[in-house]
Amino acid sequence: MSVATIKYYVREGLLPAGQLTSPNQASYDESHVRRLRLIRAMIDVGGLSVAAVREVVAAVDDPDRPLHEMLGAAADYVVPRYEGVGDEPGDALVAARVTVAELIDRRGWHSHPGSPAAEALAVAVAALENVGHGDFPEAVLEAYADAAERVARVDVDYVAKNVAREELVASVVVGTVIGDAVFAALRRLAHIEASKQVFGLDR
Amino acid sequence: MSVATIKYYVREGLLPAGQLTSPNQASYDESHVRRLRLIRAMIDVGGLSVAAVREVVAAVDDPDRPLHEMLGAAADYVVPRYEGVGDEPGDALVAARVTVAELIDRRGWHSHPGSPAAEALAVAVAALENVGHGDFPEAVLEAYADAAERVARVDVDYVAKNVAREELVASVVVGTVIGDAVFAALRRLAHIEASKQVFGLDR
DNA sequence: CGCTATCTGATAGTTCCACTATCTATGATG
DNA sequence: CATCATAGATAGTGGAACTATCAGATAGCG
Repeated sequence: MSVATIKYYVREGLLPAGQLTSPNQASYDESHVRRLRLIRAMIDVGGLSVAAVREVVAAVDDPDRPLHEMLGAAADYVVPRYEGVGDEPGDALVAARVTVAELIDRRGWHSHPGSPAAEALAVAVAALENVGHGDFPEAVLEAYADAAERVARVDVDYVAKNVAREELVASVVVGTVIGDAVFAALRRLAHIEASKQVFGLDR
Repeated sequence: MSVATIKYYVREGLLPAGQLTSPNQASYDESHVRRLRLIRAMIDVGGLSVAAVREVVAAVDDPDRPLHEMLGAAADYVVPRYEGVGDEPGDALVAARVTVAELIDRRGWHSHPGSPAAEALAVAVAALENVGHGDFPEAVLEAYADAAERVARVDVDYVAKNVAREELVASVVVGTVIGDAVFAALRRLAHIEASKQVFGLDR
């Protein structure tokens, strides 16, 4: 990383400035390096924008944020918008919201629909519908939810091992953002395997 | 979507041009609208770049691509690069590749390490290591892999229902790209639930 | 038939983002 | 003490994804 880039991150509020020891000399310590690694992981692996990382580190640095907000902070900024194509102004999205609300209810989850995560799910489901896969939810959503619950449980257990709050918060962020990347890659590997079993070698 | 944007997609090779009926008139049919929905879903929900979408539709349109390459095409272009921070030129990455190779071996998966998916996983694991979560793999990787296998199985079963090759290929792409978004959102919802159970309401 | 609104294809511009380069003042270092 | 490096500030660069403008042509209306 170039010095110029680091200064850019300082300007953007991702990284605290070094301790000034003289007008042209500042000292940086291990915490700066750690933060820098976190930033790079978020940007490179998690695919977050600089603006998103700023929100996340603001949450990490604020000792008053409740944990559930932390859990949100990382993920809420990866989520994109989706508009649909053509004249259906959002019929699919409206329907998808209902599907999601039903799922949340059926699972006994306590997040109220309308939360960023629920909305993100609705957006993705609506996109599937618009693309001709309206049967996706009934076909696989439950299995997905099962797997997600499983993954979430080990995530939270893993995270809970870090007692110090600062550690906890950082691992939550890392787990949320990079965990997505880990799972996506694993899913790909498993796809290859499963398709080999179902379809054989060719086709 | 503006006309200008659609023309831009045509220029970029994401969308076939309309059938020219006169020098200043072209006709577009349902297939163009379908393709357009697919493009928007990839870009907005899947987070793919225009260049990545071009690769994907090239694969979709080529009847000679084997299915396993299709499975790759969509996912391989979502994957980012990761360099690490500072002087460790890639120790973590080297170690992560070994971890991943062992996992693949242990699972009896047939994808050779070095495949894009395996490399993506290694990159993500290396990022975790660099950020101070080197214990993540042993703590949760197996559970992740279990969940990924489960998800992949229902994915492939779902996809296999589409007999026509064109349909099959499109659903593979959709399932890969948008499925990631669906699962990520579900994981977030499940996180909220699990953390409520483990940590209680506050902290 | 004439006129104007609309469409096509081509080209050039715009906006945003993530950096990167340059500049000045100042202090570190051999 | 001469040179080199660094802080901070500001301006510039390059790429990505559009977006606006223009010329040529014609569809459709009166």
